[in-house]
Amino acid sequence: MNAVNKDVQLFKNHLVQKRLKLTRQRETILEAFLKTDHITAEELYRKLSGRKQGRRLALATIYRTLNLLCEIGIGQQRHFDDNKTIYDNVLHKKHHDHLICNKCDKIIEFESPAIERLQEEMATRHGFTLHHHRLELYGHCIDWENCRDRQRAAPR
Amino acid sequence: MNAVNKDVQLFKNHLVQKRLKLTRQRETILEAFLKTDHITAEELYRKLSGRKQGRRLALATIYRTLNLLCEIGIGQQRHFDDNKTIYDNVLHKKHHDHLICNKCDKIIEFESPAIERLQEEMATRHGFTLHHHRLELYGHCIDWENCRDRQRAAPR
DNA sequence: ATATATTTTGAGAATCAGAATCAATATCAA
DNA sequence: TTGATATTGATTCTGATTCTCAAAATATAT
Repeated sequence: MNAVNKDVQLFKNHLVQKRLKLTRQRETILEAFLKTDHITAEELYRKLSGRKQGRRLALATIYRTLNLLCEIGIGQQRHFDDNKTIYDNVLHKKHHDHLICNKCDKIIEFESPAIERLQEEMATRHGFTLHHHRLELYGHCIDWENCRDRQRAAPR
Repeated sequence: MNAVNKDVQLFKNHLVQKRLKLTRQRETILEAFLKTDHITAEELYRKLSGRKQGRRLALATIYRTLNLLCEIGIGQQRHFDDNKTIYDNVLHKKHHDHLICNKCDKIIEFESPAIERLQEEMATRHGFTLHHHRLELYGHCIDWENCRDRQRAAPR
């Protein structure tokens, strides 16, 4: 059993636990989601609508399933500068923050224990107990080899 | 001429520069905005709609003027966890990040050169040139004296 | 001050991502 | 196979914000 199948199994177990049903749509969406790193509902919809089989998924089903994945902990919603929710496949990731290229929309994940420490210190200094945080760094790739094309929808 | 009048003057100069007109509505909105620290369009609308004078401002005008203030640099849009745009009166502020109480919606501003330095370092390490960033710390006030009531609209 | 050109306003329609509704369909356990 | 329950797709709805456009206001030239 390879890694992906293991993940699918994990998902199925969750469904059983929650008394939810395993449907063709959920399998399709999960499978596609696991192959990506970050994706929007719209992008996933376009990707799955194109398939020959003629199996059309409703956008609403994509949203529902993606949100289900988030409940289960396989995905996490992100809200970067554009106003579309990006679903982050966090199945094999630990906590991380993001570096986003404004030119090509590349998303790089990083972690910085040093920054986290300073954040905690800041919170404490102001009498706060921290629940979560959001750190996003926006800029652009210096290295043009990897920053040529806009990956998401082009702006008008 | 006190500080606020000076700010109003600054605004008027900007209008002249941009060949825009000084209207009663713009004055009203500016004046109210300058008295706040952070506010949403909706909140400002409610605040200004309640006045006796019977002068009703359209919500659209609030949005337009608030956005104008942002263009001029007097305000800045923020997007925290709820999906309403918060307009930050930054007239006499320098760059800062935010600490937000999930319980009472209090917003505390802070700056941390140490964190900024680490962010730059992170960006460089990944071959990025930074344009801007977003750092928001969410949690709750420990000190209950100052964290009693929800300030913004209560969640349903 | 008056006319004229230009901008702004208010009211409501449009937009857009995402959630809700609901009848028809699919899944699953007995 | 049945029947209870969950899910789907199609569509409508929502809520924040922007857009449209005729009417009103402001600035500028006379």
